Amino acid sequence: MAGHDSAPPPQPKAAPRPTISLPPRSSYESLFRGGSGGGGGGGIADASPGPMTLVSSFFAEDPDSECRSFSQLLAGAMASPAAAPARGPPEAAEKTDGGRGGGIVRQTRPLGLMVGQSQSSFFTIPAGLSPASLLETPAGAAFFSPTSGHFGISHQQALAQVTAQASQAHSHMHVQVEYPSSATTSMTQPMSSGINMTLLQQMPLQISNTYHATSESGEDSHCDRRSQPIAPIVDKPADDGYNWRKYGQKQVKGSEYPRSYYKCTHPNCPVKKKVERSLSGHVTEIIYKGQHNHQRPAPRRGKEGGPNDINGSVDFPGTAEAISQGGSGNVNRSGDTAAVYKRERESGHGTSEQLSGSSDGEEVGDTELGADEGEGNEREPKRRNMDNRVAESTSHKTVTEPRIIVQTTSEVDLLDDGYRWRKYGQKIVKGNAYPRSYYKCTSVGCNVRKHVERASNDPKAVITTYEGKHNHDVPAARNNSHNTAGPAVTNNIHMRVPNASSNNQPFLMRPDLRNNSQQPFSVQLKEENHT
DNA sequence: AGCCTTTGACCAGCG
DNA sequence: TCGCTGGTCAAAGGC
Repeated sequence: MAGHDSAPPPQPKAAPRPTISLPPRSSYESLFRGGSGGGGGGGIADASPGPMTLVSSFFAEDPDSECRSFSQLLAGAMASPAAAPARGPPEAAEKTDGGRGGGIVRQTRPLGLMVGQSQSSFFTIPAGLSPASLLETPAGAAFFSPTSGHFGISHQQALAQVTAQASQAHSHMHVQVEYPSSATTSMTQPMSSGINMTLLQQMPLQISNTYHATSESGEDSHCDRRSQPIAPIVDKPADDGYNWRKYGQKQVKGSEYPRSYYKCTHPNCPVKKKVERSLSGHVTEIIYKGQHNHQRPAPRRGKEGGPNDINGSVDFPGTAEAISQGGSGNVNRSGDTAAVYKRERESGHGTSEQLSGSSDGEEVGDTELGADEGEGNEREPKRRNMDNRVAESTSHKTVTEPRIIVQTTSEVDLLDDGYRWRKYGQKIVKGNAYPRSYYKCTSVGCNVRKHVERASNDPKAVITTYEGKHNHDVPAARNNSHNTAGPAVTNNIHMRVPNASSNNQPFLMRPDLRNNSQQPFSVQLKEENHT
């Protein structure tokens, strides 16, 4: 009876809301559960050559065989017949204008998984465009080539996806960031974004661990997920340093996930976040909306330590700050910012993720602020290498130069992600002065490969692409304390995505989806020298 | 006492 | 116009 007849209408819905492009559960399932016998759902039989096989076949064998960029190779993999089936029809990607979203790309299939689970790449990179070059390429073409046609996702989106995944080959968390599209218009305002994966490694282990206890393997986890006798794991999706009050929960159609609504408890703070969970209690997605107009509350002492404590905190979405608020102190409320942090831990590996600017959330904001503050809607686009902000959408008004900055603070070297790698190839890619290097996991029987590429315009930026999933645990730590939660730790991801010229293209980040058995390839962008 | 969660109902946008 | 759906409200209860 809590009807609120008398309740004043909530804050006027400003601008087009960011649309959450969450593929129907079925899609996920078909992919993730598809596993063996996946049957019609497009699932991939385990027996079939894995995505790795396909992709690898294009470049791993002989990286020098031909002058192709990694991207091309990937594209080639996608084009392979084997990949086709899983890829689904072009319309798999549709644009959800939705009227609400204002042109947000919806992928009816989890792109990320397309690669891993279904043997097809989840994105198409224009031929000749290497991952690195992607970073430097105006993402003008908002959508990938129709010819290769797959998903209507922009470079940024693709990159974002990849990047998010990048955080770790075994990350089960999905990072998704959507910027509200500019319903109104032309993008004159810069949009910067960044994703700090600092906490990827620090993710709420309690969750993952718990799950781990009941799920032996990633392969099985996704299949048995529902039956897992897992008690709700956490009451809060994560501690991002802010205080939230839940004000609603709802079962969203098309998803078995109950969605919870939270508001920042800070007086007058408009930030809200939506959290979706699986029935088992797993947080599957977190969407931030709005920007905090206040400083992050003092770190809560006790179990988690400071919000940005690189070494130990588990501030999951410090992201809120990073993304939605773009940093403390930024009071730009001209528009909404929505960020979605999607996290998957279905396979049992815990992951943590933080989309926060840098090792220091506050600093993040400040840094960004320096560039964006007072910009109103007409700041001249500017690129900043070390933009710490995770994801900042200047608003629904205008966005000129979307930037995705993914950065973590771990000092671990990319190659030292806990696994052992053997370099088996290196190649100079056209357009990139730096060689690309190929690594292979040295573990017997493990086909995981890693490809490291540097952005030509920024040697500091490194893109690491993982393919496949390790079929073994992280080798005994050699001295690495960063990988307790899982492999492929993403460190210092730093990615910039130039403007999507076109458009009102919202920034969408959708890393792989339900991870699990097969890890799709992932890309890491690392800022090696960030001091 | 204060804060947060739960939960049923209401409201608004959209097709 | 109507139904659907997502988002929000606010009372009640718990901690």
